[in-house]
Amino acid sequence: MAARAEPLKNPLEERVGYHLRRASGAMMADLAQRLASLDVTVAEASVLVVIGANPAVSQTEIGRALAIKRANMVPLAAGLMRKGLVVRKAADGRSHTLTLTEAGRRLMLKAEKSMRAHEAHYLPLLGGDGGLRERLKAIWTAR
Amino acid sequence: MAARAEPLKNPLEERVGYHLRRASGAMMADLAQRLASLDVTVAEASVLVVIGANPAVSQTEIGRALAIKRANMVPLAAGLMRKGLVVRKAADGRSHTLTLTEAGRRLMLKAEKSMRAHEAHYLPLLGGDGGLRERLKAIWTAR
DNA sequence: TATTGTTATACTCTATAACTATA
DNA sequence: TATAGTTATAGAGTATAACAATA
Repeated sequence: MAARAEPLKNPLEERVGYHLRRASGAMMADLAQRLASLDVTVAEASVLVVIGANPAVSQTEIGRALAIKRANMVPLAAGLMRKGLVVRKAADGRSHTLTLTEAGRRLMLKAEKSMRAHEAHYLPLLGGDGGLRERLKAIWTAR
Repeated sequence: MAARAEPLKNPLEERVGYHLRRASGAMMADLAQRLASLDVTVAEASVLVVIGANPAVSQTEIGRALAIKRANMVPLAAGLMRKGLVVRKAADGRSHTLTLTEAGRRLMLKAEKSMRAHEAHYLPLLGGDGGLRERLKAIWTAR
């Protein structure tokens, strides 16, 4: 079948929420790629940053701050410990505190650097007055 | 263990991309809930809207417009046909065209109505000049 | 050779329910 | 009773590789 002569009409492009989602997806993919060179996911780097700013924080508190369910924090925290980036100590009988190791602190600082570079790349596309929809679209259509 | 006296520090709140992601997630959850009463997912409703605006469009073309991989369009299109919302006709030996049934058109119109109501709810939070980070945060902190 | 649709598969993220041990 | 951590599980969404039929 011949290719359609005209580009498809996409009524969703009228919706700001659609562009918000596409822009968020494009930015997440870019950030994930930057962090992959540090061998951490976006979720892992986010947790490292929160622990770094709040030493001896509990898993549940991290989850509350980042909207990650307690159940989903378990393999995340386990992975960070397995990688030697985080140590866990008993706070009382039922709760544990997480703190960065020296390797974890170094990696967290590198991750923050990646995040700053990532943001510096996208901030100009988000800035300025008005035209939010167009600016969000520019993010997910940029190659 | 006693609750932390002060709220956690979250350095990610300095990042616009973080708020973009949280805002996108909050809006997607809201839209999904609105569409659930029509028994369609956000992806299904999106496909219905694109088919409605482009009768006799192929799966591959829809996928290109919505950034959905061909392989992932298969169960999506199958589900819409199973629900009687879409019919498929052979265009040539290898490509098929999708068109809304009458039920599909009715549901698509209801979905668009839900999307407009959804957007009307969030647009005021996104509007105005400057303070984008704060506006995005307002979206994901609103209950 | 390239494209369409398909199957199979896998990984991530997210979600709930239920259990334990502790407060 | 409520909370912290855990286990198991399930559903989305997304990704790749490979194949058959067809252009």
